[in-house]
Amino acid sequence: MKSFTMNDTDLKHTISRIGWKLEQDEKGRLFHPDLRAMFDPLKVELGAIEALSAVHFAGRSVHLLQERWAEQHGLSEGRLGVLFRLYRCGDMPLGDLANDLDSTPRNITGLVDHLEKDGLVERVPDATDRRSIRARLTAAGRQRIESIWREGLERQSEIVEGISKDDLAQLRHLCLLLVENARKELGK
Amino acid sequence: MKSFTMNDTDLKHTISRIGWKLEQDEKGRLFHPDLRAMFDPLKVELGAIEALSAVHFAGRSVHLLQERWAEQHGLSEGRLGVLFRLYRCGDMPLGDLANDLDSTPRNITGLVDHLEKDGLVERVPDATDRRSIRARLTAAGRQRIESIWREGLERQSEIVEGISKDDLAQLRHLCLLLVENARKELGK
DNA sequence: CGTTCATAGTGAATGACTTCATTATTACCA
DNA sequence: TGGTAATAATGAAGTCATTCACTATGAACG
Repeated sequence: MKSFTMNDTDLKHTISRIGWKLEQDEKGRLFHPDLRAMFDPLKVELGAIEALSAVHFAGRSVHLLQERWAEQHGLSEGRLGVLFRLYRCGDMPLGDLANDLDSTPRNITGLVDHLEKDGLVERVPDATDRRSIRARLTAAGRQRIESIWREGLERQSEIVEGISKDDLAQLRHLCLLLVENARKELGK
Repeated sequence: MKSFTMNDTDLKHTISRIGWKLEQDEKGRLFHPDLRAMFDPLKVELGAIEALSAVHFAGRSVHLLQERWAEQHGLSEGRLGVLFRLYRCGDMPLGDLANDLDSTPRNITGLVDHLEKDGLVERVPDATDRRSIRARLTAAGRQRIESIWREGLERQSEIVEGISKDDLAQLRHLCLLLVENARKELGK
């Protein structure tokens, strides 16, 4: 598990390893000591790095949890998203799904393929645009999503346990700021 | 682009569509009107949903940006992570990399495979444990990472433009709280 | 010692997602 | 009206990462 070969400066083996312990700074805020130690000697502004790293891991954690939970109900995170969207918004063209779910059309095609194979969604032609194909919940699909979505939301509440309502709003705000900035960067 | 078929209640077509506009609430905090509209009629606590959704998209955006930038230098986000880790911490066993980067051993094997094929990393036997294989930067690998990491950090500063130092720390803290909660949930 | 169990790395199979190219339909416009 | 451009969906191919099974080595303990 450990590597103490310290092939380089004495700094390095103080960095390497340790599981994933978090600590609190002087204001009681969590931070990642290893990350800080790794960047400290570089004499760079740590604020952005630490925040983005935390966002990265938080996103990954939430994703993993969602994926794992969806899997227990024979779905994936993406397919669950499609199912819920159709449940809430009614049937719609695949392209709209791509847009709403911030995904690519090709990806939606794959998700709908899978859902269709499982009998949860069906493709129906669009009356007004013969290029479009609308995805529609089947009875089975509706039944599936209705039977699980509440539990899904409960699951989400557990993840944010111990975070005040106001902090959640602030977290939301800051994350959306990042999204906006990133979108500018990505040119879109 | 739009779907106005309103096959169901009058609610639904007010929900469906729109690109990805964000608005500000009464306190100037960004939120996602579509998401709110979609969940509002369900009479559920929105705080967790909105925050986690924002975290999800923020993580995705940061990931995409990082991936795109790495690609410009012949790398992927994962390979870049390995390269930088080796640069900062010196050569180490693949298992340690997996641990530090919060990835799976199998994934690290793949990343190192790729990096080795590109001549940026080499595998060397571990003197003290013949099961282990250490990954080590080659001269080319060191040169590659040294030539780009500063630009990578600049890139990160741009993404957090307009967010105060204190807010970044708060963002970090809240995200790490989520990570901790998720880890509990994931049992690890 | 030798039996047993844990650990390190990897092969095989799988799934989600991307990009690029292609087909069919619609919109534009001169 | 006829021709060009944009749009909707999908096929093909590739990347990244995950799980499960397997091999080889090391550690623990009788």
